[in-house]
Amino acid sequence: MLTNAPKGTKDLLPADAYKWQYVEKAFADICERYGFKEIRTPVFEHTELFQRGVGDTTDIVQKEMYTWEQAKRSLTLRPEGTSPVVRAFVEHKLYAEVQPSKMYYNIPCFRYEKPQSGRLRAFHQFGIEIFGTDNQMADAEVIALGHDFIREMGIKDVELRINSIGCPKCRETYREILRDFLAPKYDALCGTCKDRYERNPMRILDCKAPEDQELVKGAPVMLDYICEECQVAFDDLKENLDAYGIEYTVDPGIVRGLDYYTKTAFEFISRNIGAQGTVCGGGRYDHLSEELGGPPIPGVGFGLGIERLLLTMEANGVRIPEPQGADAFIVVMGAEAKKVGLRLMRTLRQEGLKVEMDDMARNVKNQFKYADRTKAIKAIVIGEQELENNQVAIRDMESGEQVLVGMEDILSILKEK
RNA sequence: GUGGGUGUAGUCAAGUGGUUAAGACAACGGGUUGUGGCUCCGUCAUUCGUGGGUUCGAAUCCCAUCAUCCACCCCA
Repeated sequence: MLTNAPKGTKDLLPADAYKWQYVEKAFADICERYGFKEIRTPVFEHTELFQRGVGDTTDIVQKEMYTWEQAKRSLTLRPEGTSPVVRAFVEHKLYAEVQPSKMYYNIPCFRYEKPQSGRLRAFHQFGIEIFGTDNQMADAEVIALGHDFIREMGIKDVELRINSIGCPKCRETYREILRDFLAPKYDALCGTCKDRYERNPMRILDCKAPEDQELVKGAPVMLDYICEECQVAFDDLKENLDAYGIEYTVDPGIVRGLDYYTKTAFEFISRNIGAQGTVCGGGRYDHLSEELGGPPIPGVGFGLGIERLLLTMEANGVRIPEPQGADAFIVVMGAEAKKVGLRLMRTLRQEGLKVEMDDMARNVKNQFKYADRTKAIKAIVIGEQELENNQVAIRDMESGEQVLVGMEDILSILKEK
């Protein structure tokens, strides 16, 4: 028990950390190129933020939050990234600055779910948000950034699906139309879909049970019932994506599970990482700020699962460059050589080189063995003979060539390559 | 919350009731304290996730429990 991480959590071990560093750097990089700036918010928030923001009826709020009481306040580990960013935006009145605001983040999130492939209780997301404009330029830019990032990570099998889930007005109208259509078939629906009928009938369209897929044929489609304004916006979005040259398919089955979404909804889906194939998902949320008691601030953004991203990269055979070994490994023989070695190592490290020495008092053979296993590029050998002449031997670990050089020339030789 | 699979060393594993639990890789040490990658030798599970039961005898059969993986639901 003591030596077991809690269910649904994963340690990132030294052998894999470079992969995360790689995608984290690449993500920060592309965000900066697209004009986004980083924002960091706390890991926990007032529980009410998510109840209001994500929505009281959602699965996330009803059964998946890590919530506790402290000093008479109810606090919750963030289950998603958008509401906290909106909260910070309103709290610090960032709407008073130049608009739009374009922000990105790299955060851990927490949901109490049953773990499976691509789903953890403590997981990590990249996210971006654009606040302050309801123009579909913003939606297209968000999608373009997600698309280009996924491509830059070497992923080829991910497909973009877009949809419009309308605004609160047209969505309610549509739900009624859909319920009317399904009412006569209600008894034949599967158990989960009977629940969905009241709570979120749009999900029934996406049910995997073959009987239900049959029942749902010919059902009215949301897209046919969105209002004029939403239709214009959706056409606008498609036009912008076409202009970017980004391919997509319109999928009326894309239904986001958080209440705050309006109009644009999209997902980037992989078929090769198991059932949880959504690598990146997002959309527009024009009423979230107001819902939280702030001024009306339109917004659009996405969340991108880092664990799922890495799974997809692996499935695509992407090779992330492995970190190199030390520029130089200092092999020492004898007490005096050790002292000289330590001093040399410190100097070289201060010069910005990656230098290591044996910490286990190994013999020469095993020092070399260690240098070899850790992929050191050069070995610097210091023994009695070298010390007498104020020299060291520098050995190229790949070719095995070894040359004697004076102490004062070490730095320039190492920096040559 | 529901359903299914799996648990033998750091990793991959053989072993399906009979006394000392194969093997490979890794790790560590050594082959006369001055040289790695190859090679040779050595070390590395009183114990088979844990607890109970059946039996003369259990890693092997039964029960429980825990962990893990996968799927549903839902989402990143």
